[in-house]
Amino acid sequence: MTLMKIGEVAKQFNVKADTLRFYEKNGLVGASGRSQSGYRLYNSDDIQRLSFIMRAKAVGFSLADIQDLLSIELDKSNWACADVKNMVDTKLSQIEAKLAELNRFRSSLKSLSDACCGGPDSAEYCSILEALESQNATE
Amino acid sequence: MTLMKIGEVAKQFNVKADTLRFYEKNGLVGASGRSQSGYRLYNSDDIQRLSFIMRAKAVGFSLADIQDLLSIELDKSNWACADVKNMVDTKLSQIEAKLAELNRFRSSLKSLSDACCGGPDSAEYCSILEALESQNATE
DNA sequence: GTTGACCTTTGATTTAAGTCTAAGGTTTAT
DNA sequence: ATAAACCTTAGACTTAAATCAAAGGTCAAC
Repeated sequence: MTLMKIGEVAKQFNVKADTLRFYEKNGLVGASGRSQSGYRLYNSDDIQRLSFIMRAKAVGFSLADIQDLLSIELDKSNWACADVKNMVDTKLSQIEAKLAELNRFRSSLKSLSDACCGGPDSAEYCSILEALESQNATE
Repeated sequence: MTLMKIGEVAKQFNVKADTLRFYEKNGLVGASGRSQSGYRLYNSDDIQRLSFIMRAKAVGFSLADIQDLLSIELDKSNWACADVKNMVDTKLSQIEAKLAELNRFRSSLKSLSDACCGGPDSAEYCSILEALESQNATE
């Protein structure tokens, strides 16, 4: 089991050590151990948990949402399976909606990029709003 | 051309009138007209612009990002097509990344939901992190 | 054995994105 | 012609999510 100090973890996830302490204070993830001198020591479970948090955050969940999801883990015996399924399905449908919107947006930008010559001419014909307009028309 | 007052627009987009004034103050979108008594009047171009903003926001862009995108529109002639294409492609790749992450996340949650009985058993096997662990293994 | 890069805590500050309050003018319905 | 439901501005407040600052302890290197 490799133990990491806060600075190493911070570097690995590209965040500030402050942010990790903030997450700990807010019950998202902490170091499960300390050195004799009081330094936080993160083990691989902690890292996995943090990794989940970063992924969820990247996908647009708030820290509160993430806490909900993680509470399933911390609190297994207090959750009936049906509750878990329900909550996960709720988050899942949020994701599906987001996915759909993201795809729509992607194709808008894509058509804009395609319409855009990419040359040195002025961007007279590179209108974002026009690109969206044509998209709305086929909706 | 139908002109709308701020309250109608707010209702249509499910935001507060305050939010629209805030967007105006920050140069994202304003009403292009005013009534004699000084009420904001939004025309269909304004609405289209606002619609773009809401979609971009839903997809996770910050207001600053959105301003970048819209600045192309306001300032067309000062942009070279190549610049526009560059910036749009940058945003596009951000979206692609998000899309990929979202898909990964979706399938994690989906496998969790599927594994989850939905019955009265305790959530012993409904741990997000366990589900992700098994997913990571096959990654 | 001291310098510099770490780590600790507590508490204040920042930033983004709203949201609300106060003090008033306008429009609509009765 | 007046109450209710709008609208205006300027400016204060809130919330989430960090980020920073101060004052100090620890550790590796030279």
